[in-house]
Amino acid sequence: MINIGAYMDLDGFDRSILRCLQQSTRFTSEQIAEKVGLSATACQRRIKRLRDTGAIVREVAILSPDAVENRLTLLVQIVVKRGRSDVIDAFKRDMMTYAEVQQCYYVTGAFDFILIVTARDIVEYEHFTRRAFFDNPAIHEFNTTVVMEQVKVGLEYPL
Amino acid sequence: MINIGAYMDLDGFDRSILRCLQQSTRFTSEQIAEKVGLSATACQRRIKRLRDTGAIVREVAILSPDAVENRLTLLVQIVVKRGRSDVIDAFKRDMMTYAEVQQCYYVTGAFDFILIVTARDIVEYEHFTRRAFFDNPAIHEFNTTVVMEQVKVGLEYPL
DNA sequence: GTTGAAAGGTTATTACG
DNA sequence: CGTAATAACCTTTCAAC
Repeated sequence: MINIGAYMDLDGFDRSILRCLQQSTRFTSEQIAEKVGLSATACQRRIKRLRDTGAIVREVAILSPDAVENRLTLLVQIVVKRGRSDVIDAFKRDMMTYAEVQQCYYVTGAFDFILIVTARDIVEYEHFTRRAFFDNPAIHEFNTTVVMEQVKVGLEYPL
Repeated sequence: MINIGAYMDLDGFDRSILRCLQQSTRFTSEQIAEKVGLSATACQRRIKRLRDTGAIVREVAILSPDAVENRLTLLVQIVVKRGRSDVIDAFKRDMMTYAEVQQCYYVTGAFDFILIVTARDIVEYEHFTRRAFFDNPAIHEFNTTVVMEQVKVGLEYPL
């Protein structure tokens, strides 16, 4: 245990279990056991270890955007002001705190950051941009793209 | 139940419960009960209903990119060939099938689709682009951005 | 070190007020 | 909705590999 963040060696059973749990955490250990070809007890032991070592970061519910009346998803490309790394770090910390920001990627290329932002409507997004971008001296320019359809949404890794 | 996709009216308790489950599905109903101010049984009843109505789409494990040795994340902007809507639909179906494609958004603006793609390394990504893009007549052009740091990753909605 | 079966303890589900 | 009984599940133990 307690080897968080480091490289972990997972065998085929571990990978099979993780493949299941990426699909759904509502499988019982017996269901998983049947799929991976191990006893339920062995599966649970392994799942516990995968949690403890940090291979499984967390287990969460994914909600329907409809249900939460959050129908707008936006993609924002950001260019920050050049020169100081502390500006970058501050921006990262800011983005962590905004509930509207689902995802924030620090990227190479023409832009510095790319955000996936969620909002109830354009007005709410407008307010967000005011708080997060216009009032932020670190931001040189930003560019919003409206998502028309979420074709695929997930955080699964191929195993 | 069975009102999937439609607008659902959630009261404050439901929203509190969803807020918990977006953070972690490992809370026991008693823990949730304490947080939201309801009995454990009432919480479970509501959770069952939230699942049945589709407010909770699914419950999944989020893995560490390190653990699965999948250290590359890429952002791909795609322009498709104009004219036929069946080309768009076919492209969407394709993207659903690729395990490398974590997310696919159909967007407005200069590009048509934006993908979040994951790969072991550049070579694996190269192979993916060959299969998914170069051999795909629907694609007019595509543009890859390398993610240097995943500052924030999630699918939570503000409640 | 690992496994699997049966014990016990915890949690979720059902029945009823 | 909440309380209490039932059922399902997870965790621990332990013998064996």
